[in-house]
Amino acid sequence: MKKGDHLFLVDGSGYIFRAYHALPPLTRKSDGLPVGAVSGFCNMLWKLLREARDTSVRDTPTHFAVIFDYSSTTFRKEIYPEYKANRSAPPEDLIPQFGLIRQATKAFNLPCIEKEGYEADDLIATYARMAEAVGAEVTIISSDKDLMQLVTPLVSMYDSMKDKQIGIPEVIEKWGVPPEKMIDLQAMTGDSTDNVPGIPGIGPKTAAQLLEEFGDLDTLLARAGEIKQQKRRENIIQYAEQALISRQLVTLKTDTPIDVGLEDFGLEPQNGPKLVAFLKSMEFNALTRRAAEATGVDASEIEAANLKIEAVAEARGPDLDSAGSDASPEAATASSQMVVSSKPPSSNVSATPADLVKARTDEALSAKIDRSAYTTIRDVASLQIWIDEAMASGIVAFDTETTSADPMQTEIVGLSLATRPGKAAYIPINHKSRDGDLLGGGLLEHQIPEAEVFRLLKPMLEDASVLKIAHAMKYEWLVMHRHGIDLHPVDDTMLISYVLDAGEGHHTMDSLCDRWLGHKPLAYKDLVGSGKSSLTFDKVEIERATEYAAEDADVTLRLWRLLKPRLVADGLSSVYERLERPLIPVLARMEERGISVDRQILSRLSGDLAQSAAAIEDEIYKLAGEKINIGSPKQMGDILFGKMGLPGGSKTKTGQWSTSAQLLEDLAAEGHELPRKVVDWRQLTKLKSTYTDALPGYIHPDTKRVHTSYAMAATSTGRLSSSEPNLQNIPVRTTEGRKIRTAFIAAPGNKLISADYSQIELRVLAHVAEIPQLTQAFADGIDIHAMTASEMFGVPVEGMPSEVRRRAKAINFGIIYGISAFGLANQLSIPREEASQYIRTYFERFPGIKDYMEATKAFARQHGYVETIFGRRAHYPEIRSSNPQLRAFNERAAINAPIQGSAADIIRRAMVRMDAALKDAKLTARMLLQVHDELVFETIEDEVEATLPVIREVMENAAMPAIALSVPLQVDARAAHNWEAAH
DNA sequence: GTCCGACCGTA
DNA sequence: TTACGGTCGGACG
Repeated sequence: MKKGDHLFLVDGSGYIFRAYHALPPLTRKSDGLPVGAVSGFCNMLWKLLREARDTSVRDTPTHFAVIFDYSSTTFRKEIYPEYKANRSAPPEDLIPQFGLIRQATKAFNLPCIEKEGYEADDLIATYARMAEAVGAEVTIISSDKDLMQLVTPLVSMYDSMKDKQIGIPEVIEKWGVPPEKMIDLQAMTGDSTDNVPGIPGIGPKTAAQLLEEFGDLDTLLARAGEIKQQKRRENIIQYAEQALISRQLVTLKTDTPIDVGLEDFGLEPQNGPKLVAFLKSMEFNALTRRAAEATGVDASEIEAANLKIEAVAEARGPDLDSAGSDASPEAATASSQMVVSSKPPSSNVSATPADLVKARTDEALSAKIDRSAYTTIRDVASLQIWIDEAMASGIVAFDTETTSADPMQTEIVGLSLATRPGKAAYIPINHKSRDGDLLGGGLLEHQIPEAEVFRLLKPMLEDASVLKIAHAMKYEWLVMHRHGIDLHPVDDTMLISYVLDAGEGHHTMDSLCDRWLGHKPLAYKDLVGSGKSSLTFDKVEIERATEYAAEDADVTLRLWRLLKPRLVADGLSSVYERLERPLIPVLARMEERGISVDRQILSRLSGDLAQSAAAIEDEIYKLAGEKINIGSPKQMGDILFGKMGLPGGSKTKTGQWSTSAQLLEDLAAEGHELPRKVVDWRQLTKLKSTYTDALPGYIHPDTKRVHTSYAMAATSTGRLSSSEPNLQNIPVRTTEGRKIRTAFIAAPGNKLISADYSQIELRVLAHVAEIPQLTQAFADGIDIHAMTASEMFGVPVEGMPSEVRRRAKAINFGIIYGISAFGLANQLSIPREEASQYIRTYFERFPGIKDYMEATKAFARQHGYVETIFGRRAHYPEIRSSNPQLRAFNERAAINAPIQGSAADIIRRAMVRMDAALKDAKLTARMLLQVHDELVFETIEDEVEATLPVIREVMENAAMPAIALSVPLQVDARAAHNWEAAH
């Protein structure tokens, strides 16, 4: 090697862990072997080497090596036995990848370097200094701060994941000190992930400031007495020795004995067949193709390499010898080789996702939760230690404690973090004393100021390499967004559970904790009480709050470790990653925007309704002959069917007379006056109490808009639900009801756009059941209910009586709902035999429907769940019940779920894509509401015409490219000043 | 104060 | 005949 050469040193071990956490989990298709980190690693090497051939890129390597940790026992353990003693075993689905990445390195024809007793960092330091000594340039492919001490004018670092060069200025910018002072800085701050002690209370900021003032650690220790802050001075004096040990630990060895010299790192040409064989064995299809093209080999002629998984110890995380496993140092460091396709013999090394899930399930149940082990963070330095640990580990579970369940109204009281199972802390921020004056208690002491907490947390919360985990992340996201934080990337244990187990009970943290961890966490109610005497969380004692809040973060992290691998094992990763996780920020922003509701219109309507209802009330009292509570079905039933002796139809299951609208309508049709009045009265009072009177109470005091809350994990089918207020059941069917919608208005200068799918569920049915007449009718754009009627009854579409079409329409809906003769008879008010005959006729005309329904039932019976076209599952654990009614109910639901659920998935896909599509088109339209098959937007008037086609385009193509539907999707979109007119 | 059933608004 | 959430009355404590 000589001056002008350029050596690339890849921190292979560092890369593995970072890639594992930062990249989406990926498994080999054929057998589920986890290969996410291998994939990231190969792509990175490919990119680095491709640029090496590209002469237009300046910084190209002439020499190249990939460096790995060898084992966990290094010379540092002799200096300080506790070094890295806090490391837990690596994730099980990472273990097989250690060996694979080494094989990948060899497949790329690159030197693969490791040395017993030394860490990769020491080898990198040694090689970097050697190359520098002969005047060559060095690029270290890593973002590890431990390597930053090596940076010089000739040595720089490159963060391949963020595509960021790290030179001297970047080090100074990030740490406040030049590279040569990094060792002293690390010696002072310590490193919680490696268990390097440092000096308590000294974080990077303080350390940089002290180094600025005193020059170096030795001088600082010598002149520590000059430090003004008492606590800091005491700590530095008391822990001086510890700082010196820490310095030894963090100082990289530049004289590591080496077996391979720089001259052997010269970049060799690719061995095309060898590389392609490896990539093929990993089933990295895109990269295989690229590699074959670039090296000029025919991939189809090359057989996939016959891979073996070597058990390899990695000092970075896997402390295999202390993990209590049977992986002895010998087994770990030598090459106890296992063929991938066979089960690993009596080993806890998980080769398949199922093994991993099994291991994690056992782990979750056996590990006990100890609330007394949690920490309360009351000062900036301690907080920084936790943040550093989160940054280093790349994973953190968190939970906010707030004053309200409504993220739009709430104040943050505190925040908890968990970095490892059992390791969690609570940061009290706004706890108040309970016995305050009338204004409420004052802020308690020893809490870090809110602004400071957010300032410190923000970089971590927004760091692309740190995964933030919460239970019900949308709430956290929204609270954080309102504090100016763009939380990402995220995982949500509630949504993971929902994807895995929709239909198997609720997905609250308490129920999951009980189910999976066999543990009952502290109940919120026990802290704050209930009812009138309940407190807001800011009045909870900090000690109690710590136990509760930290436990939530701890439990969230434990649940994540258990549930996340199940996504891979069950083949549900894409449902989670495409339909659930990306919807979190989309829905959060919709909730945050809210919609404008006109108070005056509602108030006027309320008055009108009150008047009309009062008039009807008087007439009802007259007809009934006494004053009763009309709103009481019990009292109304007694009057109608007891006192007045009308023919009562059915009784409810509690033995009361049924007074359903349907039944009263039937009585009215027979000429009875009172039932008609009751039906009218009910409609008016329903509109008044549920809508005109309740909605104004939801207008936000600051935004003056109404902010609903969408539940992402509430339904068994994949639909959303809306509450507080429910904006998915605003009246539309009756003239009176529709007036409510006129109160939903666009902001001044804006319009509302309503875009809804036409007959989406019937279209989905036509697709999944493959019904030629239906697909043809949708392709031709003809009236689907009329076509159905025509097929069934032999009546031509032209001049069809409306009653005939109405019946066909009811049957079509009935099919989607898992039709029964009883239900159809009820709906159409016809005898059950007649309904039965309709259904028989329908199935004769559309035999594919019958086949589809039978096949769906059989699938559900066999598997206990059904699937949408995108693979979302809905579970029906009671479908094999011996109770015929219960079983039949589950069968109908199972028939409905793939149809309703596929439609729900389609609109979810549209929503996930919508913001980017509008942005690309440079439009300002914003999504406000979702009503199952409808999206409501708000946009400035001038952009309406340009916006409509963009919305339609996204919605109509939402199934693509995952699914090419056999029917077109049709979207009707209109703009107006209010929702009624736009719909 | 809390729970449940009846009823009814939406897709 | 599918999927939801809100309001009310009434019974329970």
